[in-house]
Amino acid sequence: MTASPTLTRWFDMCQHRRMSNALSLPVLEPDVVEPCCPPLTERPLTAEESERTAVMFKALSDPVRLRLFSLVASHPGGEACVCDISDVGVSGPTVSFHLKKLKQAGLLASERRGTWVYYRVEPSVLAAMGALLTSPVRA
Amino acid sequence: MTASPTLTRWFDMCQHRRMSNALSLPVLEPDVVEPCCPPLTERPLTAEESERTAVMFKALSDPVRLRLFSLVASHPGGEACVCDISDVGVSGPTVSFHLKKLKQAGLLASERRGTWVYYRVEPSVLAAMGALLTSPVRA
DNA sequence: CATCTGTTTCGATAAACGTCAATATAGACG
DNA sequence: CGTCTATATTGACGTTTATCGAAACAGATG
Repeated sequence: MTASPTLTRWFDMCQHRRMSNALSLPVLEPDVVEPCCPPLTERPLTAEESERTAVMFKALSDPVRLRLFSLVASHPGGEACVCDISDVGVSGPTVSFHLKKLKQAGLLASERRGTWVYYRVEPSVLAAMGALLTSPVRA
Repeated sequence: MTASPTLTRWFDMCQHRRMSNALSLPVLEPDVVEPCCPPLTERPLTAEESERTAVMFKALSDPVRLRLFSLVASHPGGEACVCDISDVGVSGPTVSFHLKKLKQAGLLASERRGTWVYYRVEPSVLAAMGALLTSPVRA
């Protein structure tokens, strides 16, 4: 499978670089990425924004995926091979299925090195989600 | 079902609330989820933690719910009546269904005042979710 | 009381989801 | 080459979800 249409559109809208001038830029700025949407408390999301944002939250809406994600995110070196994290109580194919979902949502990236496949967190997307949930000063 | 000892400890560590005014409420809001948990990048979530956390993310994993939530969260005064936010492209019953889900996840609270029902954001839960997504290892 | 308006619940349905067993692919190693 | 190991895909199956129309409920007002 190639990159999902959803993912591609997300990057188009959220990070205007890449498509236009990614050819010459090696994408080195990880965390100054502009979040795709303002905090949820700032203004109502448009229908389109909510569609896009829901994909990211949905990726973390499953217990197994949440565990896999935290296993990768907290792994020394910032990445983990599938063999390191596949002991979460479901079958191998199911682990693969969930990792694929996380990848399609843009939360993880994968790379094969020899026998093993390594997954690592896409830091900018995580930061963008965190920014969505920043709370106002009241409380 | 009552809170397990583990749950109670989490509850204590993460935020002290709800103990004082819980007695007047019967079991009307039983499935309120205690928000909690360390950043996803800090250490792997346990099975139990991931089950609990997934409920919160699942609440925001639907476009309509995300929109409803941002409509409430960004509404002047910090609350909105259903009539103010029900123009999101789905039927009335569906709006009610989604608001109920958000309430069950602990993200919204509701109160009837006369003819209208008002929903407001549960700020501590929002902050807890934001804390979960703090950026991965800044080295 | 009767009625109107706003909101929720109920019943049904189609779509999406999570899971596994079986199968396929990719690379390592003889 | 053949085989072994590590991941991924496929197909099937049961469960959950989002949605609506109809009906019920709650409160205001006549």
